[in-house]
Amino acid sequence: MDTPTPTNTFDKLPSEKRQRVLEESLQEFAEHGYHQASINRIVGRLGIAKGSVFQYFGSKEGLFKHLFKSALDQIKAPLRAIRDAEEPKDFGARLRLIFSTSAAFARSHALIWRLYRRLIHQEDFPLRGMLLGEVRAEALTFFREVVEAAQKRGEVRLDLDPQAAAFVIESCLDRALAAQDQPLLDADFGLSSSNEALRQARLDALVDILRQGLQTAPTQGDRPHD
Amino acid sequence: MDTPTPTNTFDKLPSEKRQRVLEESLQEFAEHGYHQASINRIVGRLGIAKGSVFQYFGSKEGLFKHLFKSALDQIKAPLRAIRDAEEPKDFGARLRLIFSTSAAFARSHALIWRLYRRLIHQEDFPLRGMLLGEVRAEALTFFREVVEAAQKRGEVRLDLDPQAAAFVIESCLDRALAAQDQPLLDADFGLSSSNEALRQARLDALVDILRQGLQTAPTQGDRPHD
Amino acid sequence: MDTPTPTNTFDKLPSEKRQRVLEESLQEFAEHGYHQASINRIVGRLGIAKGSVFQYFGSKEGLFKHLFKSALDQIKAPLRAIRDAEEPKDFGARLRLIFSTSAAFARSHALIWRLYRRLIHQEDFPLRGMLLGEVRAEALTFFREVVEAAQKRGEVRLDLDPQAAAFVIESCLDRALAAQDQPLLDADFGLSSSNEALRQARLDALVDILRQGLQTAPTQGDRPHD
Amino acid sequence: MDTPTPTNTFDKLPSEKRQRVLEESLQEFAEHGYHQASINRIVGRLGIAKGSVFQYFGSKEGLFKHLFKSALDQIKAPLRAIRDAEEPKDFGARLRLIFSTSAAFARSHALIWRLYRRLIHQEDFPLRGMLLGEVRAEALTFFREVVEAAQKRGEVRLDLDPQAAAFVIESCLDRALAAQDQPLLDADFGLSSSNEALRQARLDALVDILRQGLQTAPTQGDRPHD
DNA sequence: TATGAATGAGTCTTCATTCAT
DNA sequence: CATGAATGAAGACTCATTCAT
Repeated sequence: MDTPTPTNTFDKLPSEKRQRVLEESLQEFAEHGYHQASINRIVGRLGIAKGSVFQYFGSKEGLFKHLFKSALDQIKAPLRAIRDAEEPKDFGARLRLIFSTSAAFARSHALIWRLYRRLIHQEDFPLRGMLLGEVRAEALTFFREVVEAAQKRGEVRLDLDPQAAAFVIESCLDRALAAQDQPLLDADFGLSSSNEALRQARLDALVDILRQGLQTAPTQGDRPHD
Repeated sequence: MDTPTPTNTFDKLPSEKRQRVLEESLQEFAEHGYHQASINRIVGRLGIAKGSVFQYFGSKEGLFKHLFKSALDQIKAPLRAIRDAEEPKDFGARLRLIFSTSAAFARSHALIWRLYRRLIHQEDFPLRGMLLGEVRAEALTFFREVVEAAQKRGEVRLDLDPQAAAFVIESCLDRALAAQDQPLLDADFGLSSSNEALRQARLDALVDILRQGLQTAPTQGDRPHD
Repeated sequence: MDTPTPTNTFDKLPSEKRQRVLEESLQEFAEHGYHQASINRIVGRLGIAKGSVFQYFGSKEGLFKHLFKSALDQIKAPLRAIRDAEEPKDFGARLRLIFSTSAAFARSHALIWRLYRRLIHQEDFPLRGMLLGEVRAEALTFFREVVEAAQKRGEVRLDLDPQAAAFVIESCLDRALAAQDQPLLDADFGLSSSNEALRQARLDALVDILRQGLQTAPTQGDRPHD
Repeated sequence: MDTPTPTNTFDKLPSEKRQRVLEESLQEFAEHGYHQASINRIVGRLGIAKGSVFQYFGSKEGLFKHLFKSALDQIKAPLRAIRDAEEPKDFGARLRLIFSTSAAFARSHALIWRLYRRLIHQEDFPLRGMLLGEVRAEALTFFREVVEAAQKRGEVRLDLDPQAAAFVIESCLDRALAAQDQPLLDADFGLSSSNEALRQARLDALVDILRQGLQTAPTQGDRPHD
């Protein structure tokens, strides 16, 4: 019931079939969420026997777990590439790059992102703690490190709590990615527009606010008047 | 299909019972989402017959709709009170007040907030468009107005797009409220701590970032060229 | 459970209300048949309390029984009028008159006729035996008498079994009335047409066949060659 | 919605089981009509799980459709045999043969016939239009052709509308078959008697009337004037 | 007497899971 | 190892009937 079997049947499948199984499952889980996803529909689209899914993964939960981990694997490399990319000179440019690259990536992997958002915001996924724990720790750590690095270079205020900064950045990015996938959340802001230039401008506007803040001048005298 | 009767059955119930029904339903929908919510469980907890729910609301969807609208009604008054409150002198104080009041309110109405978050982030709620449309328009308008007012008073940069500002503020607040309800999302930041002072400090840190931004000094000539 | 009560509540109602109750019930039973008829819908349309129906009639079955008997009462007078009408000189004219009058009557009382057809052809009506027994006996007797009278006058073959004749006449009339109410049964014959002259012509064609038969000449020599 | 699979589950069952399923279902639908038929009862009698029926047919409607079509298939061959049989010399003999063969057939397939009558006379069957359309068109065409053939041979009056003739013949046959299955409709005429000779005599009496008509001699100048 | 809230058995339907082939 | 038929618990929903008010 836990691990499908020592000798994992699924892994021995021709990789083409393996891929199709995961793709259709991703489609189903992303579209319907965990409980509402139907193995009937998945095997229907795949044209394979229902029993096979259980042979491969033991249970619906097993399928989901495998699927999610495999999706993470697909994502990790590109995301790490973003992280480890040649750092642009300044923090602002870096942030802009992160936002636009993430947005492009989320567009090209819409289903994975949708599934990820479901996992974040829906409490009744199995293994949610385990799966989410890993991912979020990594994401928040990443943003924190970006901020800390910028602090070391003197580009970001030293009195800033890097954790708080990471929290704000991630909130904003996450919502932006959601909005670009869901017009209802976009609410005419423009992130779900099909006009790429407009989307880019909106992302820049968000980054700009994160960088410069909302206020004209600090209230407490902790930044010099110019 | 068969409207229960012109004069709604549920409205005529003793208010004590009415309240219990709504409470248990809210509990169920907040905990499980729409599809996974079980009317069997609801009536089980209530100790009433399953048929009654259908006499009251006609369908699961009817129950959900009624429930959500009634939740909105409960929320609206306090939120409007926040909005229309004696405005603090400056924008920063106002933002801090909004965050802390919202957080307090979301704590005392955790289930409503949980349900609202599901509605926002889960795509398969019935009536989602309708319900969400109403609410989000109001929320975003509110934040935009707050920003615009501050711009008029010269407290917020005039070159700022109020819509973008509202987007950032709402993303951040929404995620903060989620985090305080769900340790997994908090990831040790402190918003889900039971220590009220700590929570307040964290909220202030977020607001501070929104106000002042991340960077030490605005760099002005760094817009991307490619 | 059997008889609603000695002092029948329903009979004491203002006749206007009584009528409405029966009309709406007729509508419902005619449209949906016995089991599929819904007391919910009936009281919904009537705007009265569901309990009232049970106070008046004790049960769904009681309502149906009362309804059907009352429908019969409404029908009987006009049908008897047809029966006892000034007899036209010859049998053919009489038959034509019966067909056309019945058709006109069935058109103006479509619901009753529909209900009657359901009772005839559907086996799962309560009290079917009792209700149907009465009616059909009367109808067949009527046709038999018409035939016998014509035989006495020498207009109809004496070697004819009046019962068989009545059977044929009734089959044909019944189907014609059904066809005029249901295009699917009419199958382009013309009885469900909105053109009255056409309908009349079709009825006449049927009567003509009943009178004269299908064959050009008797095969067995039992009718004179002319 | 989810077609059980391209290759229909039910068709692959051992034919013995397939047969039992169809028999019990036919029994249920014939006895109770579509809406009142209970899948619970069917599976109860079959001793199989409720889910199986839905695996086989997808829905109650699917079961009914399959059942009806399979019943038609059973019927068609023998009925076509009747139609295409070596034609007896004269029209009267042919009609008698059709009536007696149909009656025999309806006796040995009482349930199918009962179901067919329900479909004809009950308006709330799913797919009624489709199913009925097919069957009735064929039946009426058949009778019309029989009449027309007889007209060509000079055995039937040429002034006769073949459609009207087909209508009368079918009305009469349909009612006769109903009567032999339901004593209530027979009303002591004898078609439901267990005495085969009597039944045959009654059928012959009906055919005789169709052939020769009711009247002693055709009256030719009595068309209605008003 | 009229009301209509409460009931609960019954409806069709879905689905993850098992297991003999 | 793949298959897909069988399962049965659970789902939403309907409805005639009862009974306290």
